[in-house]
Amino acid sequence: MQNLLREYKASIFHALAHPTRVAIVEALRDGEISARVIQERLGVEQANLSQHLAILRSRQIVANRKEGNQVFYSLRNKALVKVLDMMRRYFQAHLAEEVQMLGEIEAEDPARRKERLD
Amino acid sequence: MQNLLREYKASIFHALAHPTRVAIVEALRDGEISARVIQERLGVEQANLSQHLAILRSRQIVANRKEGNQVFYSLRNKALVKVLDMMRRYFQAHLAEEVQMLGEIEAEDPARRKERLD
DNA sequence: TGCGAATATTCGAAAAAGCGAATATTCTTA
DNA sequence: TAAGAATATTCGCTTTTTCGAATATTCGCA
Repeated sequence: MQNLLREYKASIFHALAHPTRVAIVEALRDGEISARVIQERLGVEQANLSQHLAILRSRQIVANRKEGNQVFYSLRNKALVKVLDMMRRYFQAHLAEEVQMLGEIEAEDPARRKERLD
Repeated sequence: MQNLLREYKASIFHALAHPTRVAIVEALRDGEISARVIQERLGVEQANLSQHLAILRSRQIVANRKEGNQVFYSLRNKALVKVLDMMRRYFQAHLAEEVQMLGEIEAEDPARRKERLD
């Protein structure tokens, strides 16, 4: 059972372990949108987006609602948003550190940097 | 640039997207321990553990400190522990939902169920 | 110095993930 | 009912991941 839980956690991470899927989840942050809109926003192939959506669906990360011709996607669980928020802080902390290590930071507008991390 | 950030996020998720690596992070939650102890605790092959540790190292998720013959690993950021704890609750919620959907719940001792999920 | 313990790396094979092209399905509307 | 839009699925193919076996490295100690 301990194992089952770990496999579950890993499977959620796995579902998020692709830039396109990260982008999808971020696109859904502010509410549901149609697959078409997601596709346009991300600029990926239709089939490819559909495949990624299928993965997120299979992990129960997104819900889909059919309306006529279109399918609207949304995040299924607010807890996940909290997880993502927590990870966002993690990313900020580490990115700052790593970027600094690479010496690439050099007097950037802090407001813009923050925005980039959202 | 937005893309670069998404790739970074995905790479962190990816690093955590394996049950063994989740188990490693959990094993480190109370402080540093040696690779040997991790291996014993998880019951995996030595080479395999070392490979997983290399992945966590490369993503800067763990730090390692050499002391004589041994190497002690630790979490670079405790926030991950919170993330994992949150995911446990997330898991419980989903499991509860699914179990309920299957109608398999039927008066189980709540204390035992909670324990099983820890 | 040389042996043994702890850890890391390399290698080859098997499994899984990712992609675009083609095709299928489901609606809407003419 | 046929055309067309939106979405999903299937199919090969390539790339990546994962594993254990074998090997290398590093350190402490007899």
